[in-house]
Amino acid sequence: MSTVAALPRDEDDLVRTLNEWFRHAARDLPWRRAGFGAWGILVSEVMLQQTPVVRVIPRLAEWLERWPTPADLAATPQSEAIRAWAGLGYPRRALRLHACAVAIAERHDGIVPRDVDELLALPGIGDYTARAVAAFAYGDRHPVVDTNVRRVLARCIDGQGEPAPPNARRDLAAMDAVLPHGREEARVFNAAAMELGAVVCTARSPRCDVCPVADMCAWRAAGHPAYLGAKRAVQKKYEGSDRQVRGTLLRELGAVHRPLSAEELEPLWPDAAQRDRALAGLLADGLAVTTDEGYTLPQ
DNA sequence: AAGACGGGGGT
DNA sequence: ACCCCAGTCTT
Repeated sequence: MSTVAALPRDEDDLVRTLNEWFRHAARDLPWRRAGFGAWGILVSEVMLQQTPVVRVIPRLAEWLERWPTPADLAATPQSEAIRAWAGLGYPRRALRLHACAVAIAERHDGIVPRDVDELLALPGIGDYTARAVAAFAYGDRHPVVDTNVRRVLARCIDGQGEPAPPNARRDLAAMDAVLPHGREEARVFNAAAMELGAVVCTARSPRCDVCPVADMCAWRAAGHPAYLGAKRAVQKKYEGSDRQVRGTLLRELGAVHRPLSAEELEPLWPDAAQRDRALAGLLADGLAVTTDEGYTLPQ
């Protein structure tokens, strides 16, 4: 025996510590409960695309009670999915989730696919969601990288206060490099890294005082240096934006349960040019359709 | 690579 | 006011 026993690598230490922390500190979220089901996981992940956890929880329960399987949603008019999405934001997701249900019902015998490439081929399922479903619903080992994970890796591993702009190939490789090889450990670590970013290693004011991996954090070790990279573009104001107009029109189209004429749309937004632009956008997205009676939600 | 796409809550 | 949120798709 010529070699000394290898000391635990930093990654192993990180995994062990974070997973142990997760096992007792994790929030009790619905989609983490045993037997939640792949369809429920998929719906939750789509809802969680840019909508905060606390707002998703009650709406997810409504959806799954109403549409317990992909076939149930697939058999429903698109208009009902759009109405049931109200308030969650980015309503195109409702349309894509409906299309996703149709695709699963027709092409996958009503079973949520397990293969990442098959998941990626579904409407509204991108790099994050495909791997989240494969990892959390089926327990397979895939790097799951969301905004929380990117921030945790940037700080803990790279010593940067903020992640670089998203790059799927690079981000997935970075997570894969620290992901343990065992399926169960990998599944837990994906969730644990996300959880750390969501409740401890937060974007605005990280709670390093309660962080379980503070003593192995490269950013902390470096003295919390300020982020030197390019700032993210400031997002446009929502008040008065085209987005607000779209939301206003769509909400009304869903509320009245009948087609609305162009004249009936006028009082909803005084600026005609902006109103027309928003309406055209809704039509282009398939969130609204034109009939002989006027504008309405798609069937 | 950059921009569009909701809407609410925290700071 | 500004930032952020378990992103995806299009150009």
